[in-house]
Amino acid sequence: MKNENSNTKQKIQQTALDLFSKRGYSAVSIRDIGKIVGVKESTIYYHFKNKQDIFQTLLFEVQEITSQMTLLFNNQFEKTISVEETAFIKVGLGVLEGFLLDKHIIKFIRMLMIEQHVNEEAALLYQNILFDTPLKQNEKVFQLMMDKGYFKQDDAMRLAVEYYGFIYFIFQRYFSSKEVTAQAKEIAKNELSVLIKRFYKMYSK
Amino acid sequence: MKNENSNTKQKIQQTALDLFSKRGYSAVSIRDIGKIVGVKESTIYYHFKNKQDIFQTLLFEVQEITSQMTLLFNNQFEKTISVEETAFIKVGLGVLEGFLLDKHIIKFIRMLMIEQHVNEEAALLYQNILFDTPLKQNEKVFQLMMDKGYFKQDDAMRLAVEYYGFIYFIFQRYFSSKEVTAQAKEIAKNELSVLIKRFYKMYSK
DNA sequence: GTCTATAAATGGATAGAC
DNA sequence: GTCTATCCATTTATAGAC
Repeated sequence: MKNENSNTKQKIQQTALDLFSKRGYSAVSIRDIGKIVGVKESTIYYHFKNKQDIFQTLLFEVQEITSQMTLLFNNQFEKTISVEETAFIKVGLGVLEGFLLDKHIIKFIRMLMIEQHVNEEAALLYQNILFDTPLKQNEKVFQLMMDKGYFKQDDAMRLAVEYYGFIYFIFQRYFSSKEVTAQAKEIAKNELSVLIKRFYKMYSK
Repeated sequence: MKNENSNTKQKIQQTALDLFSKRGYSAVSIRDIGKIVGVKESTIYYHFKNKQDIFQTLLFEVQEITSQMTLLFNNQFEKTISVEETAFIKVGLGVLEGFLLDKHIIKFIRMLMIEQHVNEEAALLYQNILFDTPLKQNEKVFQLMMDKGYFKQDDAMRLAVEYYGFIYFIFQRYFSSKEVTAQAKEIAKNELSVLIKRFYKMYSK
């Protein structure tokens, strides 16, 4: 294929993400990636400067995803906030299912989970995508809920930690290394529902 | 050194744990370990069958630690349970500081955190040491607290998930890759105190 | 844009001397 | 129990043909 707009580069990136998230950066060789994509190593070096360059490109993609999420959230959150318990639970389950367990995003998360111990930049991104950003977003939500009188006055950030803490814990417990099956999802969602329900009963007016 | 009871084997094990927990198994070479211990590769092969054998020995050590913790817990927990809020908080902080953040144990945890994605046995041990065992132990505690009338009647396992979920979340947030400094410990302990206090107020009689 | 060929380094592992 | 020497496989990376 002598196509300048070939999607080989994209395929390499995708495959690298897939393998890095399963085995970790250092256990994946350029040949491994090439074999799956169906090209020789030298082709990979045509598209990327070196192995680290592939990784850096993926880290850049994480940053973009995080920014997009924040933007989307900021533009939409006032509209979607609801007072009702069922809707409130749905939002929490949505974070788990629509974000953390998204087929693409979970690969980034797992890659960062492994590489945070080796790579400073990965550590910062992990902190950002899994703690700082969601906590800040939840803080905003709870502050708004209080301002609108739906929730009792309290420390919004504390509520955020408590609420998002549940989601993170369930996510780690059921999916830190296990496959995301429909069955596991059901168990996790049920468990999370119980926790969110209690939370809602406690803090809503 | 022609000492049959030399501690070289122990040093190799310790160094391997240290490096595996920082870089992950596949990024550590036998030569890396040898350099730090101060012996040649061949010496390492005298003490261990191969690289995987070192890892397996460490996994075995994790199992032993977990069993010991459970035994210790079962023998002692009735005596140490207290009704008072301050004592209750102290126990929770103790789990964080005395177990999860223990200099030796945190290395095992980090190693498992990385290798769970690659190694099935590591995944099981991670689940066991970080979820199943502590949740079961906490369930026992809360059941006892209820039976003694200190806590309101409720689902003990649900309380365990809620309570231990906080501890796990704080642990991951502040120490998943960061160094365990006195400062970070203070922040984490303060944050956890707030969460446990609320928990206590909610469920104690 | 992709291939073949190959350089150069590194890693796991073993044989045999001391 | 530890060392030197060595083997062989794998890996990153590059040069140059097509």
